[in-house]
Amino acid sequence: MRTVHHILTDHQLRNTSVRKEVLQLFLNKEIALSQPEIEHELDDSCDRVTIYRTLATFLEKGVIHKVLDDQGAMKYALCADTCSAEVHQHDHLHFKCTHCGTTQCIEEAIIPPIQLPAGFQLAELNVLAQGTCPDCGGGK
Amino acid sequence: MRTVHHILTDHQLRNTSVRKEVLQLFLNKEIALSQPEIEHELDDSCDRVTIYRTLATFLEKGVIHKVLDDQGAMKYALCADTCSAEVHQHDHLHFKCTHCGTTQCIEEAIIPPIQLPAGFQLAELNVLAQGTCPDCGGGK
DNA sequence: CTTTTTTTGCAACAATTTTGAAAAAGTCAT
DNA sequence: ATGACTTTTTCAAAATTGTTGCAAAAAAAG
Repeated sequence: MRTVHHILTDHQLRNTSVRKEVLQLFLNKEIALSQPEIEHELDDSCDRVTIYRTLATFLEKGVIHKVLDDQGAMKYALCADTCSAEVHQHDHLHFKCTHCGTTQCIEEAIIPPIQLPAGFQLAELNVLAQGTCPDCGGGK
Repeated sequence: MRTVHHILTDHQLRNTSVRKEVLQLFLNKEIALSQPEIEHELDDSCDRVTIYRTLATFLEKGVIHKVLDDQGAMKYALCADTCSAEVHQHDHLHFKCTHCGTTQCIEEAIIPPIQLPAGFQLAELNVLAQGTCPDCGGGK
């Protein structure tokens, strides 16, 4: 099982209270979060600047990855266990529900290889799918 | 041929100097631009606020579309001739070169249909491919 | 050329993100 | 555990980014 402590030490990060809180939030929520959302969830218990720097550190060390958003607000989500500062494996897509606004990683959806014109070297692919999620679409 | 004047009147927009300048920029550059980039390119000849409003108007009328970026700064690119305020056709992908930083629309690349888990209703799909473009990758 | 409507620019504001430096907390070797 | 050392957090301040209201300017229509 992936404990907060475990993940931090695995990525050569100190076990500080803020990092543990932020990381636990990602583990609990299982959705992509933006800085303002994290700040709100943590009940303003720590400084805004600290969250910015924590996210930057997590990004750098491969604990989280960026999730695109159509509103400009950058979001972040937990990486798989296999990710590190050097290696990233992110071929899954992100689904944003236009109704409830949450974004989640969909590992199940396979993204077929895309053929690019000659000369383009593909390094990373980000897919943002938008529509209604099961929670919001089922009731209608 | 698509002239600036033409495009504006086609979308029921007045032919003002700022709109013509901004639109001309998109036609010349053929890459996705952000508000700060536009402001800089226009040599601060017009107000920041005007650019924001111009982009908002263009978006609304279907002249340009949003292009996702991994840096949080929203970018915009010209729509196809067929787009209008009502109808949008955007199944192409965007390629951002990690070397030169430019983002361009790749109309040629076909995005295969993606199978989502049950319950997810897909409405829109945004694909951001990153890597090196022909201009930057060829020399290495 | 005059009237009407829309757009632009300015000023002020609000929100978001970044930077520098001192205080606080974590780590490690005694 | 204690102290020395390193990293992280916090606070204050600034730089960026995006919004709003209103008067002046510009475009379209007659």
